[in-house]
Amino acid sequence: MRAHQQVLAQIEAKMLDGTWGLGERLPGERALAEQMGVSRPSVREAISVLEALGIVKMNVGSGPGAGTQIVDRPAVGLGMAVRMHIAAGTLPVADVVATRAQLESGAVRHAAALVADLSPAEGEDLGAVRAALRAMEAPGPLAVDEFLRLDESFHMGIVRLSGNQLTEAILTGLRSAIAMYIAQGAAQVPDWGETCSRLCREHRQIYEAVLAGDGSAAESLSHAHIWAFYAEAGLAGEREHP
Amino acid sequence: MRAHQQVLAQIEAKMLDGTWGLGERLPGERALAEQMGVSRPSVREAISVLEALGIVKMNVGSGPGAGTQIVDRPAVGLGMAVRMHIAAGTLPVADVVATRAQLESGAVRHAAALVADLSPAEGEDLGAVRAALRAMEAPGPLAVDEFLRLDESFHMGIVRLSGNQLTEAILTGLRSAIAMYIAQGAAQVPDWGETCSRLCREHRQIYEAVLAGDGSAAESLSHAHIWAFYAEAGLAGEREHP
DNA sequence: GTCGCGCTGTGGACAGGCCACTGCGCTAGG
DNA sequence: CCTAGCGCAGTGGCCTGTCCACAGCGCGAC
Repeated sequence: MRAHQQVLAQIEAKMLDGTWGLGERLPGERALAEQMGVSRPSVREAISVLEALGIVKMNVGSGPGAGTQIVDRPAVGLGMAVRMHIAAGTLPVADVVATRAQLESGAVRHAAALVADLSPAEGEDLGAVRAALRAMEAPGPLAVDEFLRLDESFHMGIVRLSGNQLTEAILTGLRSAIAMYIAQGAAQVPDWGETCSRLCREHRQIYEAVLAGDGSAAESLSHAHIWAFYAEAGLAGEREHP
Repeated sequence: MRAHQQVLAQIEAKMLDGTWGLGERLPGERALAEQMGVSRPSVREAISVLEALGIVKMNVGSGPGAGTQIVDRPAVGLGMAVRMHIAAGTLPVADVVATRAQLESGAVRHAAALVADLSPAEGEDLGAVRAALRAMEAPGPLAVDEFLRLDESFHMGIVRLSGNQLTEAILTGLRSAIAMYIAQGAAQVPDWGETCSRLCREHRQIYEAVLAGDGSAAESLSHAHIWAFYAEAGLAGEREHP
């Protein structure tokens, strides 16, 4: 096995057995290299991989917060991987769209089922959803990029309510991976003002369904909402469309 | 921006604009370093990240097949990311289970909708599914690891029929990430022989539903099948369970 | 008591070298 | 003329050594 892969395997093992936990600092690169019997560049390769995957964060300097810390940004790695594969040309954007629709509509259904008893943290998520919804419903037309920002708050807020961290991370990653395509697609919609207000109405309906605990309504509304937008933005494949 | 991230960005750009496509070879590390104005270790950091993400494959030697080639193994990166986050302790296995169930049941529904007209390549996938099914139904008890191997062929074969490469990659990645937990869970099932034959019957039902083009039946059967197994193996969270 | 400077530990990066591996082409032998 | 063997060149794999930028902390001067 190659040197940096050995380092990766050892770091994984140390995380698995609890030696290094979330938020803690890894030993310095020099120390790590000596411990694992490899050179510093090899350690750096391994840590670069971990950083790209969203496992660690590297900071220069000294004192608390410096060095390499174990963080938790699962969406970083997933988003990066998806974006790169789109760039490589083998992953159609339409597939990303279909996967998002499937995953998110399920998360919305689940969120509706859980909305009856929320923890305080989840209450905050719900508040963020409501805030995004109100900001979108404010009178006057919204710029595309402003709308997309609020749209993300709304959608991801509901997903967060479902409590599935992996689904949340994947959806965040997918969204970031195709953010460019979404922005392009939204920019070429014939009548943005009309589309925007329709999307807002649909958001309201989804929100109400979730709040009412009506999972299957929330699911189908969400499904239709996502597909309709992508179809209008020219990002949905023909074959995938249900 | 850091040196190796610049390299990543430039490589992504070159893939996006079609300069470097799938299957092609990147310039050598030394040449790449000179082109991009960075040192070779920085180039190696970037390429290591790409390799971990399943974008490229590095090979030593000379001639065709040597050097760094752009490949397409999306599942590699996704699986690695998920496995690492589980190791870091912030991603519950139950979340992986729930995400798998949601994604796969949707894929199965979609596969059923498409089964009427298959391309030759998809016909092969269907053949693989059938072969796995028959092997599982062979008389005599199957060892756990042998069953799991066939189980993977069966499930992933159907997913492949749905034609969504991202869903396929994510599911492959998830499966590899929790393979260890699945094996442990299966090993502690009270009566493996009984469980095994039940799983086989469920497989047969799913297969028949897909072949009949009955998407919603296939979906719900698949959903129940996945959850039942994980519950039995002690991997399903309480809260997620529908 | 407070301000400022330097020390120390951290990652960031580079240069240069050496090794292992692999395929191709040349050359010597049949 | 054909073939088997060897050497060469190009590739990644890895290491050593070095220097730089950055940030906090503590010591010392004021």
